[in-house]
Amino acid sequence: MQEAKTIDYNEKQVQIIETAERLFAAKGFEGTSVRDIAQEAGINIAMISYYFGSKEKLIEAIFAYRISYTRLTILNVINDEAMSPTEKLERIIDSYIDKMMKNQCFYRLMAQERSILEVQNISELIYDSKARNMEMVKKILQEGQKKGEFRKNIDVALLMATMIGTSNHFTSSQAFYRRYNNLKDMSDEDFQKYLKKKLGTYLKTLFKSLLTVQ
Amino acid sequence: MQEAKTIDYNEKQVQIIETAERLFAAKGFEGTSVRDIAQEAGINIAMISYYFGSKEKLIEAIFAYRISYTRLTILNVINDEAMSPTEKLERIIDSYIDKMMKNQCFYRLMAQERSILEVQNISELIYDSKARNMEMVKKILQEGQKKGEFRKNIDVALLMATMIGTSNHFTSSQAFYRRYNNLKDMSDEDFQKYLKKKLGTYLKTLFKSLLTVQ
DNA sequence: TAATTTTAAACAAACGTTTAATTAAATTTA
DNA sequence: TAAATTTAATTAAACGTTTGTTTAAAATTA
Repeated sequence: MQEAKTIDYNEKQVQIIETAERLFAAKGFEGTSVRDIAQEAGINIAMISYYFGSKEKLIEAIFAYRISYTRLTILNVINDEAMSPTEKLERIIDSYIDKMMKNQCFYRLMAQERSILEVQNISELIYDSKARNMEMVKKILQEGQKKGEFRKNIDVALLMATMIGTSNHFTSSQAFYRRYNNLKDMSDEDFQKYLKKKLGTYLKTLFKSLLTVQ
Repeated sequence: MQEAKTIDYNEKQVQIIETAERLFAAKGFEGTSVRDIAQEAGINIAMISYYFGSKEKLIEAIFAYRISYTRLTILNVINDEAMSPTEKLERIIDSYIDKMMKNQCFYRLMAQERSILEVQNISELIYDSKARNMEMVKKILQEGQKKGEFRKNIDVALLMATMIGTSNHFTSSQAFYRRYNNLKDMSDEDFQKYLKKKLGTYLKTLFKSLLTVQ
């Protein structure tokens, strides 16, 4: 048995993690049994305890697994002298949307955990990652304000809530959106591309009109 | 036993509904047992089946109960000739935030159901309520565009996603916000007021800068 | 051979629901 | 009004399943 925090998972472990992630996202953590996971992943039930210790530790492993490789991208952007603050923010929006659309299951799972109050271990993981992202966006905002590009009195947490909240809500209710706008003839792939484009353009417009000094 | 759709619930039924709502919000639907609910509400387990038929039908009753009385407010606003489109939108923002802050448990529950894919009966309920709200906001937008007050090419669904998504994310991560901004000395009541004020001001600024024609 | 992985079976605990008996309330009858 | 009857509400106990986890043996790999 391996420690949940270790990020070196073997093939079988990754297979379990990704299957569990998909099922948890679709039916919720408590709504998914370890037997569901075992069957879907084509492994024996005991393997879950064997590799992860428990169902609880499995979901912690999922979060550690996804968060650890979600982190990097912002770091490169922030110190790029050639980019304006506006461009940096646009890059962050793009990369956030990209990650979210590619990992819809995981973001669904995060939204579930966020809405449930009684989760301790995972909250800690999310807190750190969130605080780190927040600090970086804050720096970009301050840089823009210093250059007279952005208006002042902007709450970073609210700005982040807009980016994350709008994106999450929009993708979570994509079934609604598709039905409401009669887009059922579009292929799944095209629809995803359509959502991504639409959301990206919108958020950039939104940020620009909110932040720009008139 | 009464039909779940009926809105005439007696005292005891309301007590069960409100207890269940609170527990579902805190621990999730599958994470809450009927025994939890019975104990917390101070009733016998069998009363849940007796009054609602099943745990599944109980959560449907919660949604019917809350949605039925959440509806009204927008209707009065839309046909008020004395209000400008901008004022109407501001009123909608205020009344949405007010409802959400007063019924945080229910909104938490809605967010949970939204993130879980496999819920049919409830999705239908939400769809109707959502489509209705969307149509009304659409009308206000069109009125504002006609009067030259609002810019064109605004997707109503995305605008709603911003209002709902930002609000939900912000309140869902209020624990984070409190910790991040060192506000733990503030009383719970004051903190809620603070959040409400902050969110309202922000969303109005956001809407105004996005919609206003420059 | 020794260590690791995989298996089927078993575990007790918890689950949602139902039962059948009892109490309380409402209605009807005298 | 009082008693009798019917309906509704409440209870503790039991139901069969399903739950997450463990076991000890078998198979595989090193």
